[in-house]
Amino acid sequence: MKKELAKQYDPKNVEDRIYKTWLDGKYFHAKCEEGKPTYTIVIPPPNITGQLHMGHALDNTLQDILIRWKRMSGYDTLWLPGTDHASIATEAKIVEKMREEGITKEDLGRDGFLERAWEWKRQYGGRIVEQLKKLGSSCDWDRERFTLDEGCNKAVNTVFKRLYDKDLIYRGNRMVNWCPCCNTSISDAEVEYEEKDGNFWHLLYTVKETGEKLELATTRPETMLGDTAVAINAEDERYKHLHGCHVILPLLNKEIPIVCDEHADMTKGTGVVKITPAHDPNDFEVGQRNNLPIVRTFTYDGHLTGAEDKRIADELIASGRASENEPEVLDCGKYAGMTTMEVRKAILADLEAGGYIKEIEPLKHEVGTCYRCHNTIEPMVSKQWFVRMVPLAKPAIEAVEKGETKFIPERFTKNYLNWMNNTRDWCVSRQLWWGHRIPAWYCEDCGGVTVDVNAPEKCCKCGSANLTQDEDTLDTWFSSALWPFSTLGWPEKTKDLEHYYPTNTLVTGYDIIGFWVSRMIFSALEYTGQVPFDSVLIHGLVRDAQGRKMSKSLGNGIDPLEIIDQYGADALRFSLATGNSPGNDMRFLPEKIEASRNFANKLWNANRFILMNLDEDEPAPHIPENLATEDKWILSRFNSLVKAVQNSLENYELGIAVQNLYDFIWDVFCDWYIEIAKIRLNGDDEEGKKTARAVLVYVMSNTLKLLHPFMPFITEEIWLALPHDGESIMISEWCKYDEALNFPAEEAAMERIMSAIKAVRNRRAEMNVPPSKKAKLYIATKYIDEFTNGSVFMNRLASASDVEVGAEFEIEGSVSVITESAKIFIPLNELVDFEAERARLQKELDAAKKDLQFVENKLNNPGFVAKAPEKVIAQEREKQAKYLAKITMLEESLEKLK
RNA sequence: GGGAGCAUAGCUCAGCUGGGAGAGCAUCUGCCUUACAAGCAGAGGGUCAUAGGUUCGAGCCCUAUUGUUCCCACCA
Repeated sequence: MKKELAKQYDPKNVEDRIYKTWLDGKYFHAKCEEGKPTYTIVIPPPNITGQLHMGHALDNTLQDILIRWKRMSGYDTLWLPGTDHASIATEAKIVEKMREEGITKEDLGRDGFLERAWEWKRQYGGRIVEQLKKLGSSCDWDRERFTLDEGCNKAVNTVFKRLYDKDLIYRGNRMVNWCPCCNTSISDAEVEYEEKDGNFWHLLYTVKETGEKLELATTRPETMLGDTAVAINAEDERYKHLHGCHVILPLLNKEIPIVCDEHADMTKGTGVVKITPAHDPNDFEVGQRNNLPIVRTFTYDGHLTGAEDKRIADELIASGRASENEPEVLDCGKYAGMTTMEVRKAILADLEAGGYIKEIEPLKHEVGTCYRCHNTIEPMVSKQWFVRMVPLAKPAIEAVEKGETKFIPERFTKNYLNWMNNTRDWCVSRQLWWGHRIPAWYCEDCGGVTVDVNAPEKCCKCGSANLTQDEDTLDTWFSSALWPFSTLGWPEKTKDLEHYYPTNTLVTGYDIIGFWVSRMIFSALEYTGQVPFDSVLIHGLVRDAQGRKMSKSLGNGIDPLEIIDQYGADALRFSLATGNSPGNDMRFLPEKIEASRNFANKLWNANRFILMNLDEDEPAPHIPENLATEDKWILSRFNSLVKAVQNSLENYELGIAVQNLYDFIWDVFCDWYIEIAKIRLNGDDEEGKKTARAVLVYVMSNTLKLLHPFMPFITEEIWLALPHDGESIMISEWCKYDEALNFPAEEAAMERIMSAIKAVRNRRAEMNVPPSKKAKLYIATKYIDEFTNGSVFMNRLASASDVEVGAEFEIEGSVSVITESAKIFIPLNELVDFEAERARLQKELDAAKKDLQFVENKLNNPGFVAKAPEKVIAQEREKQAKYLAKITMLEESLEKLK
């Protein structure tokens, strides 16, 4: 079985080939097996517009680690993949492309546009899926879903109808965030506040009744044409005489009332605030309370309204079809058609000319912008569909408070509850075409609304067949909110739904707890009566080397695919998993990926070494008879590793698990066990060789299993190259802690010898003795058998030419090193500076005495002995004995040097 | 304005329920020792932000302070 393998691991020769064998073997496919515990993860569906970025890479690496671990642990696992239609993002992309061709949405019409959009999806929607495969993701691709597919659409319509029937969804004129650039409403959650420079314009309005000038301040003078009142606080002494009076709105010379409202804060500014119900969320509330007219002055694409806009609105109102709160529209005359920014300038100039501006005070303030295009959003009264949040949020809050769904780390629970407790009604309609069209139909005859899962034949009010479907689509998150159950077949009672729902772990970033996690939880509770998952593993953001967010505009993104191409998917995954703790951001550093690549290479070479030494007919991994001390030691260490990794994984401490693996493989197995095993492998004892080979294969093969979830490709490649049972490591059995592999005595014995070896190496290095210069070692110890037994290790690992072990030695003029269990003489007389040697020993003695002092301080402290746990006290006593032994030996050595 | 995180070696970060501080990279020294120079053997380097407190014992728990990052919030 001697194999010729390259000295360096090349992932390019391995990854794609291995991934194909997994697909061919159908190992990712969840089989709905009876009698097995299930473990389910639904993927956070990436946008079809997206390319794989580091955030995806991290998110999916974590999911794949969990899924692979559970799969090997005997669970019936399902990792359900899919993509999100991302309405605004996708539509914007397609419109952009059309603009290059000189086509508008209107040119194509709704159907034509959708045809294009689906074509685009067919062409590009699969890109990100292929990229996820590159990462090694073991998703059940047979179950891949899309948020806009037929099944999801059925779920969406069903939910919409149920909410409508329960009066949890309603349509009305409310204040929404309007993006004039994307030309659609967006939800509160989609508004991002950015600090911008602005001004406080202090304006003077004339009071009609008294002729006095009333001062008020505004940051948005361009909305003044829509003012329908100014508000003061009823308690405000300064203005009590103005109750019931009016002011003349400048420029329009229109009389508007002074109203008393709690919104006017006496402590702020002059205590007078202008009210624009159509274009400010607070003012809208004030308007509602005071029965003020709502006057819209902006068009939906961000221009000032004109005569035509007014005519259309007036007609609607005259027809009697207008619903509650239908805004009036103002013909803005000379300002009509200007953009909001243009009109600000024009109005300010006119106000200035009229002497209405008292003062301009610069200020920085938070301005709402669109999360997509970052243009300033305009608050606008508009007729939209809203989901009533309060009744839905309540059970979702309780479920999390009861611990039915746990956040990891726990602190994000607060983040979630904060969100849920403060949520306002959710605006779910979007003025877009790419998305789930709202399943509401309006009767042209009676104006009635019919909501149904499928297109109704007649109006539910008057029976007329003259129906038109709502033009709008639903917020993308409306369908994403159903993802954990819509993908399993809901509302049908499918086998998958019964078997895999509720799911177990959701893995996502803290940035979408409000957008997505909270909405899934309340949706799931409302429609399935169960929480959608029991745990939410929250991870942070992957930042660049300087700690900045990776973004397209900064151009500082690192492409995971390039990293995979250069270093391999395993190295990327390992880098992302290592040192990453739940909820915390991480930086992506080039050094780290190199370290990961080096680790893969280390593993490769360890395996290369083992393969070189194996027999043609080497048996499958097993624990042989006649174990040597070092075998028991490594098995015992491996056994502890199993326990540690298991424990870490169960607590979602993936970064700790992978660190444990790294340390064991590199520092324990490679640096010590392999080196020690070489002694028998190169020796003449056939039995010993066989045992060493078997232990090497056993430990390597099983360690690979533990590492497999983190580095799936290389572990598979190596595992298959070693003697093995079964067709793939990914469906092999996970390692279990085994009490029979616990060898504390052998571990202790090996630690004593290793510590002696380290001490000798250290001493030789200090004296600059090259490894080629061997020297005899005399070891004085009470562990004579152990050290006699281990003398071969000293030969090989401590450059010993010969080793003599005894209870006592008298070696004149030699270097000595002292550990807690042995005193070792190295007769390198010609190299020794005895003065320096004495100084060194003295220094060591001082250090040992200090150590002893520290321990004895504790042991002499009555409080410590009385209150500390026995285990801790025993540890301290053990240390005390060790230090005492070391001090005795050091003192003896010093004595002899004198 | 409310809430949360972070502050540990030169750099990037781990440190699980409190028991004498770790890794990778960087630096320095010596090694091509037949698995690996993407390697081996060693070394140096930390008042764990500051000040109090709880405890026999604090990087870890509590309080305050400073710096920093993020989330949420309608401040006209």
